[in-house]
Amino acid sequence: MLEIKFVRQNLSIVEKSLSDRGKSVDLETLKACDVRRKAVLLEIEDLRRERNTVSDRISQLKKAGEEPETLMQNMRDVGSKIKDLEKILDENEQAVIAILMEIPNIPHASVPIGKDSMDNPVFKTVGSLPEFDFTPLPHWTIGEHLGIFDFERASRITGARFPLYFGAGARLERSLISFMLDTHTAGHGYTEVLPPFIVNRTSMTHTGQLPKFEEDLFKLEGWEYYLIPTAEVPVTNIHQGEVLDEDRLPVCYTAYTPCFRSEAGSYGKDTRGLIRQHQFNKVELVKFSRPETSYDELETLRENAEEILRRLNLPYQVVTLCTGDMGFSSAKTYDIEVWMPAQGVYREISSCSNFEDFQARRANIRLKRKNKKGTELVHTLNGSGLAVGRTVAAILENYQQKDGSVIVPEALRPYMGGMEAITP
RNA sequence: GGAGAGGUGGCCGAGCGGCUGAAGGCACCGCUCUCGAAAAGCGGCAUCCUGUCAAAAACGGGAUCGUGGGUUCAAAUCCCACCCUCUCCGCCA
Repeated sequence: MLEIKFVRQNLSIVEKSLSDRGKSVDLETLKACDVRRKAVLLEIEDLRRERNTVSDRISQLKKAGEEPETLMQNMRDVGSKIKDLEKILDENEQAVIAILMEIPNIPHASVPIGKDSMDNPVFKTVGSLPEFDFTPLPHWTIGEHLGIFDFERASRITGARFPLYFGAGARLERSLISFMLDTHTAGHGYTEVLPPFIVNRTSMTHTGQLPKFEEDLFKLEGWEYYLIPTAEVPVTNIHQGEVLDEDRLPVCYTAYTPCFRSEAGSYGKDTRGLIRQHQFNKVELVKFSRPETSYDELETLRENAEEILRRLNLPYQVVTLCTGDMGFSSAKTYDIEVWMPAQGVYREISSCSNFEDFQARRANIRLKRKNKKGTELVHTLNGSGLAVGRTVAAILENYQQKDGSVIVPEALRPYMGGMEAITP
């Protein structure tokens, strides 16, 4: 959420941000309600001041043994007037907040302006593409040949877009989770956390999934609880309402969680394979940073995520999301895209964002400077490190052999009990 | 599910209708003392909104003691509902 003061004073910046993102919000209503709110507030404060001073006088008179009935009657009237005005104030305030909640974050100056993913510039390309002397198969075909996953049975258990792994496939998924967590904890200094997979409405609002994107979430019937679409939600909310010491920052967490997404509006997209599932595993990186270093932290966070692909020897590219393609809460986002030989495209496997103080304002996460009065909002960042199902897909496709087997990347072999290849 | 206790500033903790935006302590900042540091002494130290103002400072006003309602001229303090934490009992992986 942006600060109302900022919006008021920088309306043109907000308007530009919205148009760069290709979004629109009713700023006229926002302005009108804000002005009305202010006017009513002044009126209320006047009345409250009167009540406070007169109440003091009543108290003194009573001590002197008097019963100031007229004054008390007057204050009764003032009280009910205040109550009426407070109702109007509240209505306008709610309207302001509701619209404010719909305004996405302001993109950082370095974010390219563009309409959609076609306009995302490539930031870097890493690794060389594998060459095959046969036509590389898509990962779902490879996986079915190997007998390591079974989408048909999964759909009978639940429905479309759910994973079911067997044997070396299940092991591969689990190995990747451990490998990623170990790399980020031992290698990159993150603290491992295992958070709840179900969160309340407040937490979802803090990180920006709500109120705008309710239809993307799975909600528990009869509860104001939601299945998490990413570990970002529970992990960022670890410190909601807290004041962090300056020298504790940056606080860096990594968490494995399953993620649940309704994928509303993506019917017909990626219908086969592991790319788009209602449930998938992900290892997430989350940082709480000082404002002045958050963009450096974004670069290292992105490097930390890339490191997984480098150690697995998977070719990838990094793109900078343009204004039109960026998420609601983000000020700047890099997508890391892994090479998928069968489709001949790079597919998103990680998204690394700096939210600046957008989430911190909603979640009220602050920092206290050593020699300074008061507190200020921290910056929050996160990125996948990485999406596990998509990593499995990438390994299957990039490491596939002519005979249908798949080589296990060397970095993973210790986690796979020394297994060098997955064979049918 | 049943029975209790509790949620107060960066932290601990007192207060339980008006003199309390909140005692005391810790932490933090400034000064004194010291060659310096420690200790000690003195002083300062919540947040947000808002008015005068070009702005800052300063000063004035308002709000905030888990959240939301209510009682009252007046609520951290009384009443109701909800949320959360803790203890005990029951049930259970």
